[in-house]
This record gives sequence, structure tokens and C-alpha cells, in this order.
Amino acid sequence: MAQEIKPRTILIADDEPDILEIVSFNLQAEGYEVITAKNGNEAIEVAKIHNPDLIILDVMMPGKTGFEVCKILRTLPAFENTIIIFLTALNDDSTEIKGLETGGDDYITKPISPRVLTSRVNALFRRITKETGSVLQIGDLIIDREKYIVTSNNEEITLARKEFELLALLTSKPSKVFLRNEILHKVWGTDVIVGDRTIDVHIRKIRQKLGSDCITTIKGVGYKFHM
Amino acid sequence: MAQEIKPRTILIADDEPDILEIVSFNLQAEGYEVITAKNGNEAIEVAKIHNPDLIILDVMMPGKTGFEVCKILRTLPAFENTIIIFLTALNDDSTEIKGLETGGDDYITKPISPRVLTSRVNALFRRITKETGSVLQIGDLIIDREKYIVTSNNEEITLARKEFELLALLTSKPSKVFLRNEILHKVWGTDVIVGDRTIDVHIRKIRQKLGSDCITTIKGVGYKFHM
DNA sequence: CCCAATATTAAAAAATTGTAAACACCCCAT
DNA sequence: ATGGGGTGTTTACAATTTTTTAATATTGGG
Repeated sequence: MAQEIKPRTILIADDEPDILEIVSFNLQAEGYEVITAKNGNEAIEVAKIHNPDLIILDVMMPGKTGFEVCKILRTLPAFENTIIIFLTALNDDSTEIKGLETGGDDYITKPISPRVLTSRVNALFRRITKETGSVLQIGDLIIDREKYIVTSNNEEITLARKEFELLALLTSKPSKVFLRNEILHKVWGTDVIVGDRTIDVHIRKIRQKLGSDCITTIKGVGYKFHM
Repeated sequence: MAQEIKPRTILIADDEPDILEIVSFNLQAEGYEVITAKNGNEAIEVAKIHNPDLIILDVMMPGKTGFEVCKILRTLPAFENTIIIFLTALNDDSTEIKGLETGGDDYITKPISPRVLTSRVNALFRRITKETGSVLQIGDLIIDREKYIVTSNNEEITLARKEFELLALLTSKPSKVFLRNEILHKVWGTDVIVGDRTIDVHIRKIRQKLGSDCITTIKGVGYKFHM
């Protein structure tokens, strides 16, 4: 299982405590961090705070249905790409189609097998990053996400936490441009407000330590890492 | 926005002609290009020739099972990231788990609803597009939104943000004439007020950088892009 | 051939980022 | 408690690039 800097976080929203418990247990056993919500509104609140990587939504919940929650979350930039799985007792084609078209990535009908659910969660995560292990190597740069150590030309480079997380993000998809907003969300979190120059300063520190030509600025857009 | 040039190709492998036909029909109706195979070995052959974007594999097939086909394909670099869906009459948890862990992206049990299958195919493509971003290719021009790179004749061209967005707009529908107003709305936004000559100047810069014969002026109307 | 629309230029204006320094914090060893 | 070192953030300003404007030349359809 690919180990991130912090474990993947999964939010489960269901009004049945039994389901919450059994699913949580199984996903935690797989190494995921799990947070829960008892209804639709709580799901949205909790999601905004914890910014989970994957959200499992029961369709029939008091307050807001899973579909409604999905629709609301998808309008927010922070959850545009979050994986969403619907969970429901409704074994009905047109409901399933509606779920998938609402923006759901998967639709699983109850009664659920916890192991099947876990497999589907794993399959979806595998799609997102097919990274092998906690050590990432790009050119002569080696990034060890567990030990927070970066090595360049066999020389160890000490990075502070934020610097490391920023570099880890940029290197997670070499050449991809990360928008400033995207960086803020993923490194600083959705609710943190920091000044405009904060990102620049961290980028500068990384450039100083690694050599200034590995991170390119795309003015008005963001930054990207390349060998 | 970014429009793919060639339709997505889907390979379906099943030994039941009825399934082949009904699934083909529905996927074609959705705009996909469909190719078929009657057994596992044929699936591998056909896949190598056509390089489909998604493969639907029946599990129980004469010759090689769907699982075996998947395992073989996944070892080939060309199919490392191809989406694979298993289709089977075996409604059995441990088989489903095995399918997902073998490298399958989805596992659908028969009897299948063609509309559900189509929805799941769409959902998977939507997810992949989000992850990899779409690369637009027109002639020898490649526009990569995610990497923010424009390549012409294997040479990288540096465009500023507005230039990039303007080019991306014009190339999103080659040969379509974009009205000046339309351009203003889509590149500058509805609330921004800029002078008339601003568009011209940006068009000029793009022409300079790409070679002046790819954007045509339609006097009194707007601009269009062509190879 | 005329005239409005567009092309071309250069230069001003605006927006964005780079940089250095300072500040506030926290933790830990003294 | 106290002070040093590291971290994260902000500030203020410099440097740079992008975007826009404005002034002038050119074009092409009627």
C-alpha cells in the first residue's frame, strides 16, 4: 500500500451507526484514516474541515441525501476532484445511473461486503496515483516521504515540514502546473488563510536548497517541477 | 472547453454474441468507437493492434479468462494505464475482490443493464480525464493544459497566460469562427472591460510565436484557427 | 477608391513574482 | 525562566513579466 506523508483520509456519511462502524473498522485496518458523519449536512461540514481524499455517501440520509451532498461538494473547487462513492440499499438501475451522472465515481448497493468496499476504494486510489512505495526518485533527486528526507547527488538536504510538503506535492506529478490555489489547499489546507507571498518564500527556499532550476514559475498560473 | 479529436475506443471481449451486440450498440450510441473480440486470446491480439482506451472483459471465456488477459496486458507498458472493466455472471465477493486486485477498475455482474454499463464507462473516463488532463493535438501542434505547454514541431513555445488561453479557445474548435465578443467573454470574463485592440495584440503575439498562417482574420466577424 | 476594421509598434500601466529582512512562535537544552 | 535555533509568516520593496493603451500604418470589402 502506497504510504503518503499523511495517510489517505476517507469520510463516511451514513445514518446507520452499524455501517459507520464496520466500514470504518475495515478501512482503518487497510491503513486509511477515517472520519465519519451521521447525515448530509454534517458530511459537508466535516468535509470542509478535513478535506478527505475520498468520500463515501449513503444516499438516503436525514437532512440532505447523498446525491445532494455530492452536487454541493462538486461545486466547490476543493472537492472538484475528490473521489465520491455512493452507498445505498436502492438496487435500482435508474438511481444508480443518476448517482454516477451526479458526479459519483462508484455506486455500491447494500448489503455491502466490507472487503469488496475496501477493494473498490483501493482500486479507485490506484487510479489516482500509481506510485510504488514511499520513495520517489526523479532524476538524481530522491524523496523519502516517510523519513522526510531529500537526497540530491547523494547529499542529504534538510527541508522544513512545509518545504517538504510543497516539494512532495510538486513532484507528485512532474511537469504538471499546480495552481497557487491548488497549492494552498493541498499544503496549507482549505481553511487556512495566508498571505500572497507565503508560497513564493517557500518556493524560494526550496530553490535555494535544491538548485534553482528545478521549479519553474508560470506567471499568473502557478509552479511546476521538472528534472 | 478542450475537445478530444478522436473518439474513445472501447474493446469488448465476450463469448456471447448477444452481449457483444447489445453492449456495442449502446456504447456506439454514446459516441464511442467499439471493437470486439470473441475470446481471451483474440482480445489480446486486437488490443495490441487498436490500443483501446478502455477494455471490457468477460471473466469466463474460452481460451484465456478475463483475469488472465488482464494480468498479461498489465505487464505491457502500453496497457499499464488502460481502463479495464470485468463483466461476469459470477456474483461472488471473493471473485470480485480478485478482479479488482488483479488490476481491474470495475467489476460488473450479469445480467447487465446496458445503460448502467454505459454510465460506469462514462464515470471512469471522467475520472481519468480529471487525473491526466486532456491533451489537445491539432496537426503538429500539441496543447497540454495541465502542463501549460504548447509544442510545435517538437519545439516548445512559451506563451503568456492570456495568449495560452486565447489559443486554447481557438483550437478547441478548429475552423470555427470565434466572434470578438465571444473571445472577450471566454478569455477575459464577462465583467472585464478592455479596449478593442487588446485582442488584436494578443492574436499578433500568437501568430508571431506559432507562424502567422494558423489564425485567420474574418473581417468584421472574428478569428478562426486552422492547421 | 474609400473607410471602417484590423495590424503593427512602442511605450505605459498593471499585475505578478522574487528577495531580504523582520517578526512571532514553538521547542528544547541550559 | 531564559535564550538560541529553527520554522512559518508577513512586510515592504525591487525586479520582472504580462497586459493594456495609444498612436500610426495597412488592409480589404463594398
